[in-house]
Amino acid sequence: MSNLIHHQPGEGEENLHPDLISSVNADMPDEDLLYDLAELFRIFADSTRIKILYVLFEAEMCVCDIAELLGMTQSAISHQLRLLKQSKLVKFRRDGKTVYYSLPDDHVRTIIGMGMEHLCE
Amino acid sequence: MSNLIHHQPGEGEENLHPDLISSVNADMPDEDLLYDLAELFRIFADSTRIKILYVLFEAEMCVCDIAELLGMTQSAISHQLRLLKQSKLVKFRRDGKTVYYSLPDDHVRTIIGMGMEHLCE
DNA sequence: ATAACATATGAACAGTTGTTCAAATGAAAG
DNA sequence: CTTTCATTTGAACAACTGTTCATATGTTAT
Repeated sequence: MSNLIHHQPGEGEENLHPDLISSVNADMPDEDLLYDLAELFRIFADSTRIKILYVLFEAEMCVCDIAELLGMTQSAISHQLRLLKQSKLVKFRRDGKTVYYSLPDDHVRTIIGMGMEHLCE
Repeated sequence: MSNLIHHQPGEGEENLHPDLISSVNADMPDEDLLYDLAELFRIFADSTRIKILYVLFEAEMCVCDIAELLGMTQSAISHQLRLLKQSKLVKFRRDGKTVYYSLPDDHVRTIIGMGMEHLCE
């Protein structure tokens, strides 16, 4: 059912129902938050980054290992890890020359799982 | 703890642990599915589309209403609704000249909720 | 038929993105 | 110190994305 008083028979040009406008404006997050949310999903919107996350599901791993597993250059992986790092989707620790990356919590797994669920139904 | 036999003291250049390579390859979805997953997240990776989805949280709505609520042209909204439609994130019905869009299930709400949860913690 | 309205679509444009290449940084060992 | 290895970074480039504008499609009413 629509809450609109729009496009009903016998009526000319109408505006939206005022209550609906209020509801939408009340529930719509701030512009900045919406932008950040889009930016977060943009991180998941690349199959290379998703592959990196899938690899990290298995174990903590260093940059050159990820590169080797995915058959890509270490530079490309490092660039993508930077984005993942900035969005706090991976954490890292340094051990000598090597930097180990891993998943900070189960958030990533849950979000990717949601996406898979939508795709596979 | 790392499952790697890589970079251990006294060893030269090493490869990844074979068991780990097997695990990664076994759990990594097919290339096509990973691409589709990235494509799905790409749909959420734009604040205009997120706004449209938020508006549809409130009620079924036609294109010109969404355009008016968001202060954007009807053409821009229609282009974005096409992408949302293709990804089955919105459904629609025609009633005379008007096309009403709505959310098919709670999937969208859940996915956006997951994103918000990650942002706001 | 024509007119009016809602929506959809195609081309074009500026802005953004992912990879490559080359070079820089950081850390351990000789 | 210099060398070596792992990683990071910046510039450049092709590929892609979102909006605008103009136009087309589809529906209803006259």
